[in-house]
Amino acid sequence: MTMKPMKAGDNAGATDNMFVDSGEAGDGFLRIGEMAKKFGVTLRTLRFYEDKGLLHPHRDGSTRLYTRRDKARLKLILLGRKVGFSLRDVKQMMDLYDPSGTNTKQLRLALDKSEKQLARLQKQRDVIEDAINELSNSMTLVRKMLAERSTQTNSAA
Amino acid sequence: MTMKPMKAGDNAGATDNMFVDSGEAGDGFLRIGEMAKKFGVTLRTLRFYEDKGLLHPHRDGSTRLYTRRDKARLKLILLGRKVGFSLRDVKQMMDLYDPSGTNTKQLRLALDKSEKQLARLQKQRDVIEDAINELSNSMTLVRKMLAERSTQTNSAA
DNA sequence: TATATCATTTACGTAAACGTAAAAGTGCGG
DNA sequence: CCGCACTTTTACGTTTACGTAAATGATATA
Repeated sequence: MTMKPMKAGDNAGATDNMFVDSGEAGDGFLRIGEMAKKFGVTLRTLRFYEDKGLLHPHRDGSTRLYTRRDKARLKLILLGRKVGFSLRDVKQMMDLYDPSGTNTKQLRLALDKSEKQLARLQKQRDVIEDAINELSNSMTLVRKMLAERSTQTNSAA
Repeated sequence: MTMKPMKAGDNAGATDNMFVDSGEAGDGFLRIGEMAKKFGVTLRTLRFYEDKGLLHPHRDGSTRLYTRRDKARLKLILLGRKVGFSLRDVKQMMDLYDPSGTNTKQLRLALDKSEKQLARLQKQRDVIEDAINELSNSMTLVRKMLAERSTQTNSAA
């Protein structure tokens, strides 16, 4: 018993910050089902991420074993997706991670991509606000039209 | 002079309002290329909309001729898409249009769908704002990390 | 051993709105 | 008659992030 068995109960909180991996290994190997539950994703998702080269769990025979590093990586992936990065982007950034260096290049790339993504998000927000406004206008108009109809003819069901 | 001939120069401005079709026919038949240019869509798009039952241009032999009604419909389609309706939704609403009635049902459906869509849009906006915030935070952190690295080691290119 | 649960791989399906050839017909100016 | 611009139809391709079988293997428990 070098470590506590890790009862599998800590949530995938957004405590950690993006692009920040801790490195180092512990024990708490998780199997795919536990991993999925822990992070609220499906098994399919985990296999898919692996297939795309975003995760590299160990293997016990054919069974996947997820380590502490994998958890960190998955956390990053999910955060990345939350802010709108594609998996390709996430991978590109993660692939630059080097536990032995300062990761300056990785950070620069991340920052660069982030700036662009931020711009995209802001544009999206504007578009949506536009849509909200136009839709609201239309709704007001439709309500008026309906009001006319109900005063003129009958008071339908 | 009941109406001005409408010289075919009016842009696809957002002047008209959603769900409001004028009906009635004029002259200015447009061919697909002109129609496309006028509304800033591709030929493929127009054919696609037709294929989906959203447009029903006349035909001169095999050549499509778009009338005033088609223009109105296209305007609605584009507005619908702008506010985030699917083409299926748009079609469903348009299919209820009856030039001879009060269109109460159409308006009710439109209003109903609009309310739901408005809710979706607002949710989306919130999600995006969230993303913007988290991304901004990460960026700040990364900038700090980069700053440390540049003060400690070299002043890279 | 039988059953149940979890796991594996392979691979096609999904959604939306078109893009993009491919191959051919139509009409007009020169 | 030529060539060019415009149009037609058909039909597969694109994108992203998985969903959803299907068939089989491994482990654990009763």
